[in-house]
Amino acid sequence: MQVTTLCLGALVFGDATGYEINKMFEDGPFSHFLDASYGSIYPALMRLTEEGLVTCKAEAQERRPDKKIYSLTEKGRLKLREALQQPIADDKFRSEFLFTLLFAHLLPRNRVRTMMDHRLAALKEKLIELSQPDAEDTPGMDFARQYGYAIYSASIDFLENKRHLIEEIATEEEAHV
Amino acid sequence: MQVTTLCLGALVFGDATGYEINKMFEDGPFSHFLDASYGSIYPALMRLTEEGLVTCKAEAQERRPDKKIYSLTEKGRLKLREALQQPIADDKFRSEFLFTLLFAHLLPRNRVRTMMDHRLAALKEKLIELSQPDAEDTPGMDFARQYGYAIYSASIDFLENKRHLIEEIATEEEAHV
DNA sequence: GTTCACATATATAGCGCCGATATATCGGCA
DNA sequence: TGCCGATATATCGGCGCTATATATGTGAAC
Repeated sequence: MQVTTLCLGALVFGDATGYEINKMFEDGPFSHFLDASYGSIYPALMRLTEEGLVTCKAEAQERRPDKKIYSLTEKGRLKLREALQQPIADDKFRSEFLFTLLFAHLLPRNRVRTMMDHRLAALKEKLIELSQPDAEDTPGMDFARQYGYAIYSASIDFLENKRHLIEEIATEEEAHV
Repeated sequence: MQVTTLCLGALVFGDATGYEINKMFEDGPFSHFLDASYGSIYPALMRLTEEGLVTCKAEAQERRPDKKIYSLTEKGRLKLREALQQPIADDKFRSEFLFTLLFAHLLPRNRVRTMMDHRLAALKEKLIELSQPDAEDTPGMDFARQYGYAIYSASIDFLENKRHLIEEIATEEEAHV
């Protein structure tokens, strides 16, 4: 799914600047299951403007670059709807953590323990984030949040119960790959 | 994490051709949590060869292009070990499925139901794959497989128990975004 | 017995996108 | 005062995915 489609989707929730769209992907409600950054968002908005799928209204600001507020056009709404009817790609789960653990038998036990502690801490932090519903969330966002909560919970449970399996395999002393 | 590092890791499990490495990411034990394809693997192997991190032995084949078998060098082993000591990026979960559901309130109910059925079927298929341990798996691979199993189980449970929440929100009749 | 899809095997072109950086200003904190 | 982080736009370099080209063997379907 291209960033143009993601931007179209973001604008369904209201007019926004490129900066604001970036925030939705970075910290906002999209951040847990979508990716996009400046390097793709700004060019995407330009392409969408050219194609008439969004409009751009520059708002003058004193001593700052103009704030460019983008809005979905009717044509853009149709395009998004069309995109949403396309076959959906499989979810993707990518983990450098698991990659590293593939070599647990070649790593010092302390390294593996530290990795595990860090990972669990990070997961618990995200779990807390996802446990807080927001009154402004749409039903879809709430569903995604709960889905994330379920997955993070399962991850934490698994790692807490099974970490010993991998830690036992790590080498006691010096690492030698 | 760059594809060069992933290739180094793949070669720890034994000498291999670019084609075989690709299979590890496509169907093999890595496929559930790592990404890499021809377009990145072949260039990566060339770079690694130039840097002396792997060696390449061309094996002549009748009426076929030479099979190029790559092996890790001592320098390559050290490089991998170094890479494994670096800070590990957060796991990434990317889902076009959840993105689409953000707009459930704008989609026809049948579309949402079909999506949900497809997704559950796909998840169950993966669950079956992950339920089968392989005698050749290293402990790390087995851990990753069980981790995957736990996550897919949780996903399936969640979707089966909560799908009604999002299906109720979908529009009864025609779609209009 | 022939067709046809699939597996083996390497390689590259096009293009999309991430990460970092540049530019400029304001508010808050120390 | 000095510095950091937030606001806001935009681009560059390089990495990597998708699709394609090339060539042939294998096995299943019909």
